[in-house]
Amino acid sequence: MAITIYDVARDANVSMATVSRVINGNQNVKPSTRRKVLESIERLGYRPNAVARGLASKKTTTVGVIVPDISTSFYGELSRGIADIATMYEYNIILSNSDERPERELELLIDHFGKQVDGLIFMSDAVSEEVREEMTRAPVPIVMAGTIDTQEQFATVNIDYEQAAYESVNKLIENGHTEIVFVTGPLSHDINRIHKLSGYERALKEAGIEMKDEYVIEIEDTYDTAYESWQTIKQLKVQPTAFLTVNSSIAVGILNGIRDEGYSVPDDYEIICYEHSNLTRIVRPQLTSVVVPLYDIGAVAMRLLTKLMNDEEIEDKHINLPYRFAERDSLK
Amino acid sequence: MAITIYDVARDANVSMATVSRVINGNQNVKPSTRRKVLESIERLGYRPNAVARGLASKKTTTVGVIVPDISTSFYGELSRGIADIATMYEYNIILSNSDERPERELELLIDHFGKQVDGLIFMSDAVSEEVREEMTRAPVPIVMAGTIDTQEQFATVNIDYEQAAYESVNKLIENGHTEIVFVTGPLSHDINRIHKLSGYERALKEAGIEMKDEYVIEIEDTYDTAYESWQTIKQLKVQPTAFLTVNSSIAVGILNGIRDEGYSVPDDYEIICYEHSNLTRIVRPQLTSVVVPLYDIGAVAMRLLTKLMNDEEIEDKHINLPYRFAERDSLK
DNA sequence: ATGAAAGCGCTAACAC
DNA sequence: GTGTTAGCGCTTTCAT
Repeated sequence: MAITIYDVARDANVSMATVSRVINGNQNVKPSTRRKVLESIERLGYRPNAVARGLASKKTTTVGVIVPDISTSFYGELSRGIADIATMYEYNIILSNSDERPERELELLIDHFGKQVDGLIFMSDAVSEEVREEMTRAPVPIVMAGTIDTQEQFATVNIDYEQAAYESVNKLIENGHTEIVFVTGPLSHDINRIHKLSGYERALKEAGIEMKDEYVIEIEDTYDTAYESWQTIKQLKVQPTAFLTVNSSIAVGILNGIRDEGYSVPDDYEIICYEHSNLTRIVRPQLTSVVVPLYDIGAVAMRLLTKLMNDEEIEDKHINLPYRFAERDSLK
Repeated sequence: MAITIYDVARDANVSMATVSRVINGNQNVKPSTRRKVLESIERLGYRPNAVARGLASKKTTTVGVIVPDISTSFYGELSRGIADIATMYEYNIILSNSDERPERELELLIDHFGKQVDGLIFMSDAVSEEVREEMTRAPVPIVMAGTIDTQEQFATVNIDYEQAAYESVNKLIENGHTEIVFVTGPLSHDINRIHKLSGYERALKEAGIEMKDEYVIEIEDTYDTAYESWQTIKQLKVQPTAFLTVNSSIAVGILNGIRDEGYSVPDDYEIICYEHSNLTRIVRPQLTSVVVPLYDIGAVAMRLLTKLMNDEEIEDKHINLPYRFAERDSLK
């Protein structure tokens, strides 16, 4: 059996309340007593039991993190930002992968609440009604990171994806393009449909360029699918001359498709994409992109959560972080 | 205040012991009683408090995971394997990043033990003495995943990195090379020094090729450092003709260095590397590599941990998984 | 098959 | 400044 606070109390000849005070840095302890207690703790090798503490205090200093897939660079980077700020505020993280499955997300929410997390960071490409409902009943604050809340009901941290798409397409238009393809992951993902696609459309409309349905290429969100999609794209009756893609993996898939058949980027085709990893700098030519500050989004989300957990005043629950363009070689 | 087991007991007109039995699937409950209890649980929306349960039962169904950096593809993939098996056995995961700093690792171990994890998966590139000591005193089982335990003291899951290096270099030798450079991350990392470097040396020795100190290039473990390192390498007095690198990021750094100056792979230089991500398939030419089954290493490590936590018999604490070569275009 | 009661190890009034 | 005591919400003997 492990050493308990009671053992320490007996050893130091004080009550467990005093030991508790020492452990928790309560100032109402005579220095000499404190020293005595600390000594006993040291000698006995006492380690507070966080579970007992959690039960008694109703705070676990643990936050839940629900993420589609931790092994992707997008969510890996986001999670690292979350974790670092969590550490800074002395929270532990319970991390679970949802694989973007609503039933699984629901299970996980319930599971995490059962574990008595003090707060939760939620990430998902599409928030289902059941999930939203469960989150509405949440006993603790929730922040969404890199995740769209169409109802603007929960606290969120993102960038203005719509504006970024708009500006990206404008760069293409300025370079003389009118045949611009938008290559996207599933349009069931709010971020793709509501934000990125909208920005693409707005730019075209404003420039008086006709929107072609066949220029919106919806594929699975992987490098390989993007690579294959080039085979479809090159058979379009009106050949495109430029691309906007929703992430770097897709961009590289298209890029490789183009280059493996002897065409050139940016001479034959220009490409711009959202950047979620250093892949954009690793390929040749390097890709011009919208740098999405994933780490920061995670960090700010976690910071926001700490405020919520402490009932601090929040200016705005919906935070949009700045983004920047990295001008590289896939645009002339 | 949330609904407790006591509220359910009262509502269903049974004792809390019976409710507890129902929750825990204990068979000693009359079906009609069970139904009654289940109904109350449903109606009241009761959710068991895992913290209270943990305190009473001394099991938290939570395992700790200490990882250098979750945002890398190496540890991201490993962690995903761990997480999936954890889910399968109904464990939650407390995930913490150590940044490979021994003091931080030590803190985290203590922290996780304080949270009463039922077991722990530890990942690190170099296990310090203090960390080893703390782990020796651990109150719960520990498994190391993708991590070298020089003392073979703890349970580990890996591949035979030494043999993989040996075979890789042999491929290079078979292709006629004698000037083979080994580009590695910090040699303070046991995996690099004790395993990969040794395999490299063994192959050269066996082939009667002289080992040159300047052919062991030790750099930081990043793409950018590798890219820069090419500038050093090309000034070697005896130019190498082939490379073995300890991971794909480094390989791609070298590859880009070579190609950006107009040389060709595999015509001028051949490259082989350990593969930790799909980067090897994304670059051109695609890289021949040793495919390290990261996901499986994580999964097997977690499975092993479940056995250890259940006091099941283990055949062998030190598991080496098979690996394979992906023959691609960076070798002739 | 069910209930009563004693903890699990700690925090947090409250009293002195 | 320190001690006493009553929980926190469960599990787990031990009775019945």
